Amino acid sequence: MQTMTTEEIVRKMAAQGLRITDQRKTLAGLFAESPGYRTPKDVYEYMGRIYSGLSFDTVYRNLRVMEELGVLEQVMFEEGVRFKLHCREHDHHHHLICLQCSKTYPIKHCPMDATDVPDNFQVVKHKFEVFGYCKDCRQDEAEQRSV
Amino acid sequence: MQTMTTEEIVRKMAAQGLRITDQRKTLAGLFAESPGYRTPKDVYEYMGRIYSGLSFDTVYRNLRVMEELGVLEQVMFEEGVRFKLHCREHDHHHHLICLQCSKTYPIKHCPMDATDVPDNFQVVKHKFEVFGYCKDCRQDEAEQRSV
DNA sequence: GTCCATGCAAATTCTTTGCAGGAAC
DNA sequence: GTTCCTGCAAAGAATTTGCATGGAC
Repeated sequence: MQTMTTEEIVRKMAAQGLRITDQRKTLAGLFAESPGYRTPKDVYEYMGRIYSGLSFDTVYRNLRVMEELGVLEQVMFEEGVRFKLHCREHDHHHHLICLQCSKTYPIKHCPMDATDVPDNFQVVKHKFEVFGYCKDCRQDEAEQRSV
Repeated sequence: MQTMTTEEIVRKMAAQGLRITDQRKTLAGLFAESPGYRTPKDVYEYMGRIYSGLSFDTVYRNLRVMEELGVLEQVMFEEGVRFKLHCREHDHHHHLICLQCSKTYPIKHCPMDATDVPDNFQVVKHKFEVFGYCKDCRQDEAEQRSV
């Protein structure tokens, strides 16, 4: 996989003039390890276990900063915003996303290759995501339900 | 195109036991005419021009009701939630969406056909959307910018 | 020592709910 | 007449901002 290491993330943040605090190091580590999308609340709870007296707005601010910096990417789900490590651009791909654990798996195929766009439409960007359950979260056919 | 008429929408709402108020008739008409996605605020402003003393929460409530009923569909954009007429299911397709006027154009091709999903991943749903500028909103190459 | 990051508090924005009067059926 | 719809107000939730202190450099 083409994920960044904690050190690479920290280095990238430092290169942009950000101060490397413990909290930011931990955040970098969290996302370097995270195989999927995380909600701000998720992240806050995780961080809260490590830092007592942590404030939500600081977590939020850091997520925003890391997003603006291009380290994280933000995606809107029905239930709200989520963050994950930004995939490298030179390797364009899409994702299978697990509805249970929100882990992601790359899809090499890009639908734009096979999409017939009328030439009077000027394409700017596209979004392709597949949702379901991964092998670990897979449910019995019987108890399976749509979301 | 396979959009519903105002009458069909009204009939569908009535069939579900909803009372047909002026406001709901207007809403039905608005979405029957709307070629694209609309924000709740959009809708509220439009309705507000017709009904003085209109309250935002009623608009919201009606959008929700119409969504639960299957008349509208809700989509999360980066900027927030939007609504549009629900496309008929028997004719599965995707959309080109104009970033300017938010008008939509159907894409027949469904990327799932060409996507190689590992068989230990249980697919539940997928999302494929293409954003850009339609022929009416198309911008000069010079002043064109990514969003 | 300087300037940024943090926590605290509060402001905004978005969305939802309770309630009483009025409208649809 | 009964039940649902509406507007008003207010509650919740999600997100953002101002400010003083402490920490990174």
